[in-house]
Amino acid sequence: MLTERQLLVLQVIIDEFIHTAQPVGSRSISKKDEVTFSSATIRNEMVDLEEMGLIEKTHSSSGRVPSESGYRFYVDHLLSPFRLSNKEIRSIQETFRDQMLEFERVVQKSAGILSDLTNYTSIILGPEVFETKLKQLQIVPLTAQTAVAILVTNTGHVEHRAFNIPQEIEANDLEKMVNILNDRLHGVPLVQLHEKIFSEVGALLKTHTNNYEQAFQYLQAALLNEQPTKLYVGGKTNILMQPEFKDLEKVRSLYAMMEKESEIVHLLRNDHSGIQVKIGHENEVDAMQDCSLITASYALGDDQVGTIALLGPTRMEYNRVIKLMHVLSSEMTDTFKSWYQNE
Amino acid sequence: MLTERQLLVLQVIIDEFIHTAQPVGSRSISKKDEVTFSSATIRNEMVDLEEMGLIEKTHSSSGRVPSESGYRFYVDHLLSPFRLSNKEIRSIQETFRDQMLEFERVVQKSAGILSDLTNYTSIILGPEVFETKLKQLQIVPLTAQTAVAILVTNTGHVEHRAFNIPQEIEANDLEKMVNILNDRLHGVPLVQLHEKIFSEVGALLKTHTNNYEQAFQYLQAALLNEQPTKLYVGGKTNILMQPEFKDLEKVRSLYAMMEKESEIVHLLRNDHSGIQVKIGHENEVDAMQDCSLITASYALGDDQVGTIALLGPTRMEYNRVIKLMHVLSSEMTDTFKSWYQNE
DNA sequence: TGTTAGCACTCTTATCTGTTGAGTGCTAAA
DNA sequence: TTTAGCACTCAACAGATAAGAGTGCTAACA
Repeated sequence: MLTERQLLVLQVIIDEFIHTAQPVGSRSISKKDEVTFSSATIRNEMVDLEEMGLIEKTHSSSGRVPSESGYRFYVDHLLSPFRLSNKEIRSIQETFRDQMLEFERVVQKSAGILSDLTNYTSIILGPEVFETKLKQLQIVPLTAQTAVAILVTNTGHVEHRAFNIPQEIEANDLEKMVNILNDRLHGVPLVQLHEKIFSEVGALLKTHTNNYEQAFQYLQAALLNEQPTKLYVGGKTNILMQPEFKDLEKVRSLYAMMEKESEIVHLLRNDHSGIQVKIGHENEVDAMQDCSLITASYALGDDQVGTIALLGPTRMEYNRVIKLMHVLSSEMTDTFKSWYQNE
Repeated sequence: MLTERQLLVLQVIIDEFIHTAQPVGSRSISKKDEVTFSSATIRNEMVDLEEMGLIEKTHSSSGRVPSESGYRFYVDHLLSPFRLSNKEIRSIQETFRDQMLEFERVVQKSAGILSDLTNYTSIILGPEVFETKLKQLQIVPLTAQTAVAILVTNTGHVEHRAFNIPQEIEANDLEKMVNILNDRLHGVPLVQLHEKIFSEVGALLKTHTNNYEQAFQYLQAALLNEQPTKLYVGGKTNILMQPEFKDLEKVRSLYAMMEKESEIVHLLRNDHSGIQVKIGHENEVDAMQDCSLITASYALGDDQVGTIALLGPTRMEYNRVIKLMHVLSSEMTDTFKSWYQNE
């Protein structure tokens, strides 16, 4: 168990290191107002803190640096409540003030403001598609041989894909088909679309249209091979500003990791409903061993949940950042809620 | 005027430097097969080349490095025709083999393949919107208060925007309005849309719908404040691999520049129809003084022209890259052409 | 007259050395 | 239990030295 004084020393070390990125010496601690005892006393306490694994030396006569367990302890027990400045609050409110009615817009803006306010890299995950429902399907002919298929969901999301109309199919057939599909599939969650089409609509289509197989195959290719959950990233280059990344090799491997979207998605999915902090090696990925990842979730409608995340060095302004994520995730949730309350 | 031998020496120096990124000494030149004379002779020639400003020393006893004028001369007079490897040709062909019918897809893929094959950063500019024409307008209601407006162009491009339906407007009116707009505006170039609406359609709308002003205002807000030309970037992080950018400060300023989209657009617009090479200071932007920018144009339909560009260090594999850009721009042009030939 | 061998010279790079200063750990006194 | 004091450690910096790559110049050669 830690004494009051040890807690204080640990707190000062971490706070200081977070701001300066330099090892903290006993003397500089003793100069703080809230510290009343001498540097020698602090040195003794530091030996104890080091034995407990909460702080480390970079070399035998250096000041102390928080260890990963140190940060973990800090996040779990020492986090002082943080007040955002008026300016910060205002800039968030302004972002959400103007009417945004598409999911993508909201998320894009949120990622932007989050990375701007923190100088870290923000990543936002769209909700899992489970609950996104089909609103309408539409075919717009472009030329004699080509057309665009457009799919609108209840979240205001628009998916589109141009495709070739095979010679054998008449525009007429296509239109009929779309009418049937719209009639039968309205409100069907996207994930069930595939299955539903085969089980319920297939037979019906077959009887009403010629060349059903082929036309349908094309339509399907056009619309259903959608990418999985989309990723929105903000402030990718902010990482370059952090002194811990003056080593290009680290930057490279981090960027390389961020290219692998599927890995990121897997990494971020936050099933806990609150805010989650993963420090250094708690992230299993190699390239992130010097990073912390903070995730929070937002709600879209009743069941759909997405994740907002922030990637920075382990030396992160945890209290400020956590507060920000809190505010942002609830702003997002509120915005989305307002879309559905009187649907 | 340069002698044959000086040309050879210059060629070898630049070729060598492009591959090793190290200053080239007289001895290493003399060891080349195609060089039959001694290092002392080469030294004499190098003095002359240096006087002409084509090569430079990094310090008083170093090997030589091409100067910007050296590269310029090289590009203008010494470029050996380059044969792409089968592998490269195949990977380009494969990219263009599968049916791609949307402008965005083609461009995205092209940017990807270009940066992958070169390890530089590729930037592709969409065509100026002058000639993109409206194909169809569509409104899909989401809830009682909201709807998505969708605009499809003849290039298969789909623009969409969700908006609030003001209380006073009936769905009925909105539908009528869209019908009128579709009827009257089909085939109108997007840039003229604004003007056309006011001059020709406004009056008509007014007589047929209630609350014309307001409904229209909303629709307009939803669709017409489109972003200008869009930018597609590939291989942004390739820059980190280049030895000339081991200095983080350079990387930062380059990335900072790339964020300013409008500047990039202005920089890239290539009105010359061929391939254009801008070396180092020929690019007026500060952050690009160590970079070369190669631009080529592609055609979309009859008049519309876009630009593909490649950004790398001045020490660039000019012959390979230029060949690649050539192939790619004509692949793109061909692809687009096939959309229009029997429209 | 053009070419080349030879040599002195220059400058970078790496390694080693000594110095400085920040910071620690330990001891002994308060 | 706390603190002052002191010896010790180590990183960072500045010279010093040596090795190596490469040049410019000169004089001899074809």
